Amino acid sequence: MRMMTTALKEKLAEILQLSLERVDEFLEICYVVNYDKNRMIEPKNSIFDRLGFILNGAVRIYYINEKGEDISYLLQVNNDVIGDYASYITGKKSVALIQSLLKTEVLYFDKKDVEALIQKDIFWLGLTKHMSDLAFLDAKQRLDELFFYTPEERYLNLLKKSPEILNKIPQKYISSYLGITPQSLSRIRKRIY
Amino acid sequence: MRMMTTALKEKLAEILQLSLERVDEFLEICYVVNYDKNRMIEPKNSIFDRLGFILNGAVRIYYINEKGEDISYLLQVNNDVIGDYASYITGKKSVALIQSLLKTEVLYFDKKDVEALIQKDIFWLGLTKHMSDLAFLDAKQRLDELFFYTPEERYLNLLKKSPEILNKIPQKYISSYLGITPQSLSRIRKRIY
DNA sequence: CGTTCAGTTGACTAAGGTCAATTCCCGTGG
DNA sequence: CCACGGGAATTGACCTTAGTCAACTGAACG
Repeated sequence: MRMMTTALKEKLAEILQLSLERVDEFLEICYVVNYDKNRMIEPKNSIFDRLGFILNGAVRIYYINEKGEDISYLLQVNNDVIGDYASYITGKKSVALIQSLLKTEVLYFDKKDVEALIQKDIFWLGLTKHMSDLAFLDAKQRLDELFFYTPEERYLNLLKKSPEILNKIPQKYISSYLGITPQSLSRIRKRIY
Repeated sequence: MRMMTTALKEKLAEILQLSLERVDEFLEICYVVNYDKNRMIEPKNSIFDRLGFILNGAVRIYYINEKGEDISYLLQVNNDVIGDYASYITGKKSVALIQSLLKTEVLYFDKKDVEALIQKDIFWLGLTKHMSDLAFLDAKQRLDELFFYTPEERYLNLLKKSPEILNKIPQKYISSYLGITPQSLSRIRKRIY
C-alpha cells in the first residue's frame, strides 16, 4: 500500500483494534480502487472474496427482489465497510449489488491474502474474529432498529445518527433503506416539520 | 462433562466445525444446567459471560421495552444457542431476559474458560471466530426476514421452517417474535385457513 | 365449579402501500 | 441565457393491514 495519512492509519488501528505497526503490516495486502459517481462496483451473483473500506465517498448495497423492485439494503459512507460479509465467509454467491453514489475511493483487501497472513502468523486470526464481531454487532444494531422502531422513528434515528447520509444520498434510496416507499418517506418528512 | 451421547457429539462437531476429539476437549469446559418449565434463566441487566446450547427444551429471549411491553426477541429450541452474543463479546450489560418455556436442559460454557483454552492452544481462537460467524449469519437471516417479508409472510416462513416452535410455544410469544400483536397474529391465522 | 389467562372477535383508528397526477429540480442543448 | 426533457419528489384519493381497546369465549387448573 502506498502513501496513507497518519490520521487514516489511526482510524484503521482504532476500528480494527490493531497497533499502528500491525496496521502497516496489514496495509501491505490492501489496495485502493477509485470509482466515479454512479458506477456499478459489484454486479449480481458475484462472490465477495474481498471486503472494502470506504476512504471517502458513498455507496449503496442493494438487491433486486422477485418483483423486480430495487431495495437498498445498506447505505455506506466514509469509514464504513462494503461487501457482503455473508458471502465473504460462506463463499457463496451473493445477490447483493453495489453501486457508487458519489466519486468513491475504496481500500480493499482480498480474502486469500488475509488467509495467507494467518498462515504466516496466527495473530491475524484475531483480526478476522474481530471483523466478524463487528459484522455481527452491525447486523444486530440494524435488527434492533427494524424490530423496535416504526419507519418514522427509524427516519429520525437516521437523521440524528448519520445526517451526512441524508445530505449525500437521494431520497429514493433512503426510503428503501428504511423499509418504506418513497411516497411514505415524503409524507413522514412532511409530518415531522 | 459427563456422559453425552455420540449423536450429540456429532451434532456439536458439525455445528462447531470441530473434530470429535476436539469436541471432547471442548466439553471439558462445559456443564449442563436443568430448568423446569417457566423459570427465569437470566434476569435483567446480567452480563452474559457464557453461552448455552439447548440440549432439549425451549426458551425465549425477551425484552421489556420502555412502555413496559414484553417483547420476545428470539424463540430457541433444540440445538439452538442461547445468550446475548452482543453482551458476551462486548462485556456490557444486557437488557435481555431469558425464560424457559418447557423443561429445558442447557449445555453451557463460560467465556473465561474459552479464553483459557485459547491461552493454552491458539487453535481455539478459530472456534470463537466460527461462533462469531454463526452469530452473524443468524442475525443476518433474521434481518432479511424482517426487511423483506410482511408479518403474514414471516408467519408462513416460520410455519414452514420451524413447525416445532409453533407447537411448543404459546402464541403470544410467537406474535411478538414476528413483530406484531397477538390479535394480529390471530387474524393472520384466520385469514390463512 | 369458579378463577385465570390465552386466544378470538368486533369496532374503530392510524399508518403505510398503490396508482396516478403534478410539481420541482437540474442538466443539456439550442 | 433560456427552454425543454426527464427523473425525483410531492401530493391526492383510495385501499389494505396492523394497532388499540374492549368484550367475549374457551380451556386449564386448582
